[in-house]
Amino acid sequence: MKKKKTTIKDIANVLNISAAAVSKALHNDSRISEKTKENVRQVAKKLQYQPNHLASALRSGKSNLVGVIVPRTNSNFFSSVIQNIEEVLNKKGYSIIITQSNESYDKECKSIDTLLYTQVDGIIASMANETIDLSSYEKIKSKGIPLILFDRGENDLNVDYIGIDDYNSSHVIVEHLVKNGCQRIAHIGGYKRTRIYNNRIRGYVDALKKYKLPLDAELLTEGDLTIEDGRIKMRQLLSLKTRPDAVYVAGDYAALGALQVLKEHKILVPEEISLVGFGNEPFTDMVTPKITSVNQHSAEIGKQAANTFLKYIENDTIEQRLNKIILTAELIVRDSSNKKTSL
Amino acid sequence: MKKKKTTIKDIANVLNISAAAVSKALHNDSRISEKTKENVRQVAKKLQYQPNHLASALRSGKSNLVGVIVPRTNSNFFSSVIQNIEEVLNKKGYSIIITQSNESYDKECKSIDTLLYTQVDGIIASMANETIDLSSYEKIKSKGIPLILFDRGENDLNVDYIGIDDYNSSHVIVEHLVKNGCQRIAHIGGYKRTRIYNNRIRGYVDALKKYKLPLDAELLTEGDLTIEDGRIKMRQLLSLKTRPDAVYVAGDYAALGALQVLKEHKILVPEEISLVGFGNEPFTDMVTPKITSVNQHSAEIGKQAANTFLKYIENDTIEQRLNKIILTAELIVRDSSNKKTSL
DNA sequence: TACATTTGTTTAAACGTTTAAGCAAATATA
DNA sequence: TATATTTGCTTAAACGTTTAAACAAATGTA
Repeated sequence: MKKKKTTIKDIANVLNISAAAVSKALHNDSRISEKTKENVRQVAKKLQYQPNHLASALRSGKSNLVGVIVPRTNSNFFSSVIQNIEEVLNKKGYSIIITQSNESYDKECKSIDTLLYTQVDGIIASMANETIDLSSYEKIKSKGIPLILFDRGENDLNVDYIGIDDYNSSHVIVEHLVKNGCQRIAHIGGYKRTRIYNNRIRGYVDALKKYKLPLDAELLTEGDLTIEDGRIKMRQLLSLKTRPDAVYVAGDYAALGALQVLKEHKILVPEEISLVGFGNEPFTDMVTPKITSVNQHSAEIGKQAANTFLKYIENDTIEQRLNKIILTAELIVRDSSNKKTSL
Repeated sequence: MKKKKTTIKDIANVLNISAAAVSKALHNDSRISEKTKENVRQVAKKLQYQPNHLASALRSGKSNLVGVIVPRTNSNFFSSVIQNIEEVLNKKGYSIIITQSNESYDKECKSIDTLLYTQVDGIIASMANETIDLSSYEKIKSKGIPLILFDRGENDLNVDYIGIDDYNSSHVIVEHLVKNGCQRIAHIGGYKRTRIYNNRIRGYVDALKKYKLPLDAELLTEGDLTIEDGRIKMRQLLSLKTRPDAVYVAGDYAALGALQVLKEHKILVPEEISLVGFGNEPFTDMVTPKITSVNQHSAEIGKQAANTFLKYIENDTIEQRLNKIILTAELIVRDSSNKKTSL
């Protein structure tokens, strides 16, 4: 037995006024008398009236919903970004719909379809690792709703992007390792096709050149940066005839896997091999030794992304162009790379 | 310049048929000829037609959207539950909307309002720590849409619940500690007002009685189980005149905080003090020593929650009653409590 | 007093679908 | 051949809002 939901008409009937008057009263229209407004509010409360979003969004062409697409939510980075997006948007009357791509291109396409289908007013997204074909994202643009990318972006889409300076971060990391006496620095990288990982790789390569360090092909790997990937790549590095004395891993999870392998092999970190991760996930501060990592300013990224969306809504502009907001990342030096203070 | 979105009418105009025919063709109605269907599909693709969810949901009274409310997404437990809910529901044509309460009662109420406003077909939720007043949840019930609770539930709502046997889990933990020779077992618990934490506390107390162990008020504490809470409570325990020889923490994050303090005090784990957490968060397996914990079967909980929702939809039943699915939790013994194999 | 403006409301159309009911043409059944 | 059934579509109403337009009554202005 379905319970009947209260509509604007029910309120109108009780008060013997038109549905339009009720609608206006609820929206505090200046042409409705204070008395009627008060009556409407009272009856609405008594009947437990809940506006029907479907109807109002359909009529007004605005859903007040913003879609957020992330590769996954169970990383501190993404969940912090989401939390900040939500905080900013809620204040302006928007709610967010979170979807996870699970790093899968197919799932991402489905998420986009679901969001468009739900008639969101905008989409804020970080792309899946797998994603190369951008047609799905082009579809968003072709619908004329604002698209804002963060962290994992793509220049070719010509939309707003908020992220950190990956290229430069690699420089900072390499510089830090060099200052700590490292000479043979390996890089466990992400897939080059993902822009941010490509930038970290380029930064690594160029920084090595700058410090006149050996650029050895066997010291540079690509992968999906899961814990398991980190373990595999670390084992590979350990099996080299000349081992590296430092490993810069492009993601914290993989860095953790690498650390596990190092510990299993009873290799002292940082004395024998220094380790640096990326992302500043909370666990980098929990393990022994604590892992040096890069703070990606998740909160700031979330806020900027939300504000960028709002900018489009407020200005009613729809023309989007490549517009990058690049934040400087911050190296958090911890035990795993700090030879002076460790032990 | 807003781009015009393609509607069913645009397709109808191109083919010189009625909008109704197009709608039926798209739904593969048996009364529409194969030829027309094919035409419709082609034109739809050419015009990049995307159905308008608002309109169809409004008309049909079904949004095919399910709301999921969790305290936070950045824990492995919740994100795994979500992932499994999504997997099951997607197959049946439902999408999910994830909202976080951030453990705040206010935020939870707002989330519920947003979801009801969005006209979701059902809500799957785990309650915030703060939540005592259930009126917000009663509102969901009063709208006649299925409500399914998991992990953090509440009997008084008389709805379906999926969770683990917290009371019994405490027994299993205490038993394990006793077998490892512990005599003075402390419990860093969650707030008693939250049912699951209350059950863990009751289980702890009853298990102590069963094994004729001292039930000392100073060994039992309540808190929000954050890392910081774990640190504070552990320091308190260490300052007692007779320290415990084992600490059972009702959450992994607090267990981690406790471990940090133990290490800072150079106390050997498990030799001097054994430690057990709850939740089997991935980091329990990453830190040194690895923390013994309880696997909460997140995947199974997610699947069961989704299937419970589907049951209501398929049977078109709306009458809900208290119906608990209780899974047996699994103790994962690791170094932090295993005196025999550690070192 | 006559006209203009403001106030408070109603009417009706619209948003993009779905769907019950209707109907003509084609096909089957007797 | 007459009637029943099936096929393939159309018409029109409905879902719950919002909003432009209209309008009567009240108030202001000359």
